[in-house]
Amino acid sequence: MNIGEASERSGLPSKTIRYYEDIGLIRPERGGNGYRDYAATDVHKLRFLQRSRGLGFSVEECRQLLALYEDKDRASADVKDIAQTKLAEIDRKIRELTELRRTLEHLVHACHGNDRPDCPILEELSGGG
Amino acid sequence: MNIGEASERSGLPSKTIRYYEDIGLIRPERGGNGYRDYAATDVHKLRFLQRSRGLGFSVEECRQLLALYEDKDRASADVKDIAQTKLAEIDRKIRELTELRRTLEHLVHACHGNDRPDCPILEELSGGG
DNA sequence: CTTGACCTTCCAGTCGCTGGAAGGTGGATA
DNA sequence: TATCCACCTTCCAGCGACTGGAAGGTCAAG
Repeated sequence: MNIGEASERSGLPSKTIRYYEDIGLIRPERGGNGYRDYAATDVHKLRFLQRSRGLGFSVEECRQLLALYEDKDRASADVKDIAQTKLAEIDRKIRELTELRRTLEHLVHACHGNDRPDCPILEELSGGG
Repeated sequence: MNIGEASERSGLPSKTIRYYEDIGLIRPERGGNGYRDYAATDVHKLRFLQRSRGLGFSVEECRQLLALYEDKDRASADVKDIAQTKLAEIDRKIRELTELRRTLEHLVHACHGNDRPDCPILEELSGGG
């Protein structure tokens, strides 16, 4: 399929898909007309990239995650190593986000939301507490 | 005080502080030698920026918050709006991360790196969820 | 008076896109 | 067959939010 359909199916803009090809993440076939020709597996990878990027993994990390199922010659131990490292990272991200959430929620609840100028959000942010 | 001390006290790198000046966030005095001269209130604002950036506010949002902070006449509902939008974003990220964690853990347990031509895990990673 | 830590500006590079120009291709329609 | 228009191609520039480094000015201490 052409890049437009791959874009629709993966949820990634065509621009981004071409960029991912530039940096060597996905290499689709080319038709006789020079158009990129995406297979179903390519779309799977694009969808995966879309999701993991949206979750804050860097492109380099996504490259590793992709390698989990792309590189079939890898030893089981290596695969598990990478995956488990990523798992630990995910756990850390969740912890940090949860803490951030708690702080922010506290601030939102403490803020009057009316016209009073002594907004606790600003006070907390400025370090005064 | 010089930029180095302002950096230490605010927790922001000097480079970042100069950048914030470039984009018009903080405008310190200048000494006769051309050095930036930060007052206590400047450091206060820098700390404010450091904390709100750390909480995930974009620089533009920080600019708004700073404006609200400087102009006490504005309604704190504006601040609450920004914070609540951010809160929803954080919630979404946490949900998606949790989901990815589950998926990846499944991959770790199921994948032994031997040969996975078109295994269902790939389907789940790219299409699932 | 030299050393070295600080400060200045400016220019380039990073990451991960995103927009736009300039031009080729493909299928439907007049 | 010509035209249209949406789609595709490449390339180049710019964004946000820094970060690094060069080239040079300033200042206190030895």
